[in-house]
Formats: sequence, C-alpha cells, structure tokens
Amino acid sequence: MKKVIALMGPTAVGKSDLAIELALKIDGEVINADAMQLYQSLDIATAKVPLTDRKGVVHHLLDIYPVSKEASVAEFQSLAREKIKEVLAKDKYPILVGGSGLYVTAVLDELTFQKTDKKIRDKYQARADKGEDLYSELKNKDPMAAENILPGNVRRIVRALEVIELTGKPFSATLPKAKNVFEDVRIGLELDREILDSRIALRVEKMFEMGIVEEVKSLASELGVTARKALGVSQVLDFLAGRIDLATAKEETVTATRKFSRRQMSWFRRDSKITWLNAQDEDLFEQAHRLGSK
RNA sequence: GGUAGCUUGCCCGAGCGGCCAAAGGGAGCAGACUGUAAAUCUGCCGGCUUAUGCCUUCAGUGGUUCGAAUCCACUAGCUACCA
Repeated sequence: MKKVIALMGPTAVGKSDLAIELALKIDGEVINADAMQLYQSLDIATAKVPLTDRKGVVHHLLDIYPVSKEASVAEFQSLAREKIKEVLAKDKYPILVGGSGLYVTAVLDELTFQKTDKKIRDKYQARADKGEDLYSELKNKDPMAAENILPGNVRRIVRALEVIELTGKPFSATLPKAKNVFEDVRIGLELDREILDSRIALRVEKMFEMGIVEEVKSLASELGVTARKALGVSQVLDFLAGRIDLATAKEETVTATRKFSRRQMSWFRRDSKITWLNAQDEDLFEQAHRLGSK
C-alpha cells in the first residue's frame, strides 16, 4: 500500500506546484486541503492553479462548494479520507496539499469532531452577542475546558457550550497527542521571511491584476460567512462598499496574508512528524521525491 | 517677508508640571487552536540576559522649577492665513 504524502506550509511557498511535479513523477493524485479552495468561482482570490497548469494531474476536492456554503472541518475530514482511500485503492499516491492546519490535521491524525446543532449554537451566540458572560457558565459546566479556552475567545466558548449541551459530555479543548490514521510522509515547505513576504506581495499584486475585484463583485451577493472571510475577498468587499480605497485594499490584503502565513507556521511547527524543506533549494524536488518514495 | 498653529517611541496618535518609558491603534515577534480555521483568541513590543531595579527617550539647544513630553527663549522643519 502506498503512503499518503502530505505537503504543508504557509501560503505562497509553492506547495501546489511541487505537488503537481511530484504527482507526475510518482503517479499521484492531488487532494486539496485548503479550506478556501473548496469553493467554486473563488479562483483568483484563492490562487488556484488553473486547469491548464495542472499538467493533467487529477485534483480532488477543488471547487466542490458554492460560495454560499459555510465550511465545516468535520465534513471535509470525511470527504478527504474517502478520497485518500479511493486513490490508495488505485495503488496511486494521494498527495494531500494545503495550508489549513486544522484541516490537514483532521485528515491525517485521529480527531473526532462532535456533532453540531445550529439552533443550540445560535442560542449561545445570541447570548454572547448580548454581552452575557458565557465564560463563567463554561467554567461551571466544564472547568477543564474553561481552563484551556481563553475568556475572550467567544467563538470557542460558544462551540464548547454547544457540544456540552448536545452530548452531555465535557468538551475536549486541547488537541490530543497526534496518532496517525494513515501511513504518511509529512513534508513542510518553508522559506526565509523576506522571501516569503515578497512572494506574498507579488501574489496579491497579481490577484488584483487578474481581476479579483470583478470576481468578488460578481459573487458578492452569494458569499456565505466563510467565503467572505477569505483573504482578499474581505478587503475587496470593503473596497466595493466604499469603506477603503483600492490601494488600501491591496495593502491590507498583503499584510493580512503575511500575518496569516505566520499563523500557519505556528500551527505546523508543532507537528514533529513534519520534515521541513527549504522551498528555495535547488534540489527541492529530489529531496521531496526521496522522502515521498521512502 | 509677517502672523498663528504644529513637531511624541518603527508608523498613526493621546498626553499639556509630579501618579510617564509615556493611553489607544497599526505594524512586528511569539503562542493557543477538536464543525466559520484564509476563522477566533492570547502574550511581548525603548534598552539593559531576570527585575516592586537601572539607563536613554517625547525636533535641537539653552533656561525656569525640588521636579518638564508638558512652562519660557532661540534654532530648524511642516501647515494655515496675510502679499
């Protein structure tokens, strides 16, 4: 049985391209693990590799949702695992590529998400919006969870309370010790700060040249809670609403993306199973290939 | 050329005699992270390897005062009005 090859790292390091090269070389299929690339029509904003540049490599889980849909890790988890099994069944390499830390982890490691219930969640969210002190409530119901969630993090507090009410059991507020679900090889791509930053700036520049404004404009009315938070999208929405000018929108997209890349690194850094490669290395492909086919 | 106002830490910006290394925001750095995760949140953020400690800052210089980012004088730069 082949191994799952997982390619991780911050935006704009070059994961997608490397994945395609690898797939060609070792006969693999790419499985997207990028939350925002799940969306249809959000092409420029999420820097999807255009079909013509995919060199015939099969890509799974790209463009599977309309932009109106709210994302869900749990759903992604099962979809991705299914795809991985399908590819493995064909005796090919599944190459999981993505920058959404939680998504990648959810697929690769043992992680079970509790159910969700919109009514319950909305109830707590509404109370939070009214300024109620839900943190104390969480402290009473589940001291352990409260200890691991900061009082200001309403999003996580609401989810914890939702799970507690729904299951009657405490909420695990910490990530468990990672246990593999598949045989896998985890490759992390990194770049020096300055180089990454300039690549990000360049990418954003191109996004605007390619017409991200038009793309967002045409989707504006359908954008759901998740998709409208995408980098570039939220800034362009601000521009379209007249809150900021175009230059500011571009600038803010660059800094937001840069900050995001730091958060990605802080997520991936703690996974000791990742072998880090410098994306600039001449023999990057060879190194990755060697790791992948070990 | 004349008159009035402004000049704060990487940036924006509060402070207008002691409680000021100086509010707040941004940027930057580090971290958390189980159904929005490109989300949400936390810590640090003048220097001194640790500080209820020391040192250097609020355009520059010189004063006043027990004590100044805060008051005065001059110098420089910016802004507004006046020819």
